[in-house]
Amino acid sequence: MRDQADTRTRIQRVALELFNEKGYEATSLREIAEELGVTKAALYYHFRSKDDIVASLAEGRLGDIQRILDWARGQPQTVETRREIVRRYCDDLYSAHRTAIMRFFERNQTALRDHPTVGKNRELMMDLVALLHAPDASPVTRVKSSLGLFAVHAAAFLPMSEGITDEERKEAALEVAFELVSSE
Amino acid sequence: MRDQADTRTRIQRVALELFNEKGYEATSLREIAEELGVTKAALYYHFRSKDDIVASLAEGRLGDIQRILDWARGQPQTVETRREIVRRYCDDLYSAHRTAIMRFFERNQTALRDHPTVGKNRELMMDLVALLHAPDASPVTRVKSSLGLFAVHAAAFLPMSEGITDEERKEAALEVAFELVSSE
DNA sequence: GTCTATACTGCGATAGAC
DNA sequence: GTCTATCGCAGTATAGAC
Repeated sequence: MRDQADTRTRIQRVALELFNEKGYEATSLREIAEELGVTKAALYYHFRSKDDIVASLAEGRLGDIQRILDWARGQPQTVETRREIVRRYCDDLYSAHRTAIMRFFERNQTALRDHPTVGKNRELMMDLVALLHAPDASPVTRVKSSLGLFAVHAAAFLPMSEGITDEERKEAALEVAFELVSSE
Repeated sequence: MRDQADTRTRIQRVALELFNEKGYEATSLREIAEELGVTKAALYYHFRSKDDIVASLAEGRLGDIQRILDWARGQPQTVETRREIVRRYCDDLYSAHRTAIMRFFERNQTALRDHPTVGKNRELMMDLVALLHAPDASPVTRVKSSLGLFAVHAAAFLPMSEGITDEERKEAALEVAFELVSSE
């Protein structure tokens, strides 16, 4: 039991690392197995396919968004609630264990196009965006509030030349996002 | 001559279409050839490799950014100049023939990770971002101005549930971006 | 739970005829 | 300029021993 959980976790960790390093399609199961010092066949004991590894990686992330949705739906639709949505989304994003998985989805959208978890993710994101503006908001306001959420998203992966800390990125992103979701 | 140019162009068009539809790695030269009604070998007459097709696609896009850079470097570093940079960037992005190629680079970052044109693109983008804020700007201001350029970018590919027109996206993105590059 | 061995498929790329 | 034919390799996945 213990061994199984450990090996499964190790596979996930190494797979994610390699997916981010070289891209999803470009990473073969042979490479993952080699890095772990096992054989390809061993991977197939823990996961039914390469896609199944992705699905397992996505679980936590989907749970994050769902949790925010569940909370938000019990709140009044105010500017304060919208800001709190953004804050929670941002905190999830910058939590140590989510950054890598987020980058993976961010950078491999097309490769994962037909993967069921990606559709689910997209769906949840759109639900979340819908909560960031008044139901009768103008198109421009709707786009703006979407950009608020994506600013948080983007800031985490922005290529920046000089030494800017994660804290500074986060601060700037939140400032921008708060502004963008605050129109009445 | 005429035939050669035409076939080359047709290959580029079909390749880009399929790359966007299924992802770069997942699109084989066989599929591209089939779609065109020729064989794989024929492609190799026009392009030395799969990577070479990508390089040919990137040219116009790199030219766009370089053109903005060249112009901006002859201008005073004012807020007005920064806004004009954003405006030009936005116009390029929304021009009919660039949307597909932009989406391609946007969605296949990891797969194209080691491709030389991507490094070049990244480099030009960072040069452009550097022109969007004062040289002595604070880290938060630097992140914000980056987000301005990114907003224009993101708005073009934002998944939106309801019917929002390209014009509305563009308008909202420009409004946001202008605000973000306007701090003194 | 992990191994060896292997089946099968499709890839990018090349050689050489026409 | 496009073809047929083929090379060498790597991919995912499975069967069955231990």
